[in-house]
Amino acid sequence: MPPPPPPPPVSPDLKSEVDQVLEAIIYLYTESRRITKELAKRADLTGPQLTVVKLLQTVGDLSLSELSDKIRAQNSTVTGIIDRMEREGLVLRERSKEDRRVVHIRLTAKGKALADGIPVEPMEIFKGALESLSVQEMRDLMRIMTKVAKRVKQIVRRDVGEPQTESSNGAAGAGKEEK
Amino acid sequence: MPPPPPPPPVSPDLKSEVDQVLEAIIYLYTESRRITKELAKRADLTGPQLTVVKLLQTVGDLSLSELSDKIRAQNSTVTGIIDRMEREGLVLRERSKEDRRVVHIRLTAKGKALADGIPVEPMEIFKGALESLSVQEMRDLMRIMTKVAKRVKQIVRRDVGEPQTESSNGAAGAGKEEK
DNA sequence: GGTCGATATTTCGTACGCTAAATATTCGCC
DNA sequence: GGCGAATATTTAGCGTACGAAATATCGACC
Repeated sequence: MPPPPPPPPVSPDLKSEVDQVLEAIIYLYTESRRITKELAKRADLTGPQLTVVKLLQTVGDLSLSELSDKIRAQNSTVTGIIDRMEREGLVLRERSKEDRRVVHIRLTAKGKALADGIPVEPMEIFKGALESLSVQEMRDLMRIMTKVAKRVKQIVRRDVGEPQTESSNGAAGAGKEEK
Repeated sequence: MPPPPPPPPVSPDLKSEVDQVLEAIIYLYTESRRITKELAKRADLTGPQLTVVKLLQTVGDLSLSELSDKIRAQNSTVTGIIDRMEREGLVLRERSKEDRRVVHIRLTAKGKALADGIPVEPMEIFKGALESLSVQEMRDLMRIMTKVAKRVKQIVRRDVGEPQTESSNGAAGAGKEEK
């Protein structure tokens, strides 16, 4: 993760339920990274590379932009990932015929073989875990998570807000945004 | 988050509840990064630097190892963060008198002033959101998250396991959670 | 009092991840 | 039929993030 904002430390016996929940969330997050890495390492890949390989295997060729949408990263980030994968002979770039701005990313035979050797997408582990919940629990979890997400949005709107680049407040920006 | 393992894409109308829950979790995660960054930018800091500044303000001086424990990062990562913060005059390193291997990290006056100018720790936003839940919801959430975490551990132990570099794990505990 | 294993920190090399700017191509529109 | 806005990708620069090796110090033990 990019700079993942770590939680503040709390001494074990003062931990409120809130902290315990946060801890569980953080555990799941760090564990997901660990698992992805572990699986990737066996194929001599990095986490993002494994994700790309499995993605291309599943849905076929993609343009670089489509790829970055899918894996929720910036184009410039994906450019680097594809650079390294191309260097390793796992994928190749192909300029689109219809639109010459577009580059299609395709798995090579080597990349395909490698993808076949990887049994699971790491995310599947979490899906599996979630699927072990009862219908009721799943419903509760969804409702609660939705509520939390909505509440976060509210707080953000109130306490953090947007950088206010628009001059919606009458006076011309008031020189808020520096830089 | 570091290479955060991105979720596989799912077409909107085929989304199962599992996917929706995953999506909510991912929303909260990415939002937390965005907020941290936004707050940090206003103080001309990066996310991790903001975390360090607020942490030192709250608990006082820390050794580098203590610091990396708290923010859940490797020592080598924190060394870099402190390097840059020291360069900016926000913190200073001080060799311990008792144990000359240890380095204490301390906020400078400039660092302190900066910390005072930052109203909230980003994590507080999430705590605030969680605190808006009812007692019953909080209890449900905790129970469910704990169950999910436990289930993940099970699946990992079964399907991923350790790299198995040792000859026979047999009774040797197989390296459970060292923590 | 010297050696050995453990601990604290740094260094090194690689890979993300982001923003901003550069480059190339397409498209709309007069 | 050419100009300018929009789109797709890359480049450049910086800041994490991690693992492994190097360095320095401590502690125990002979």
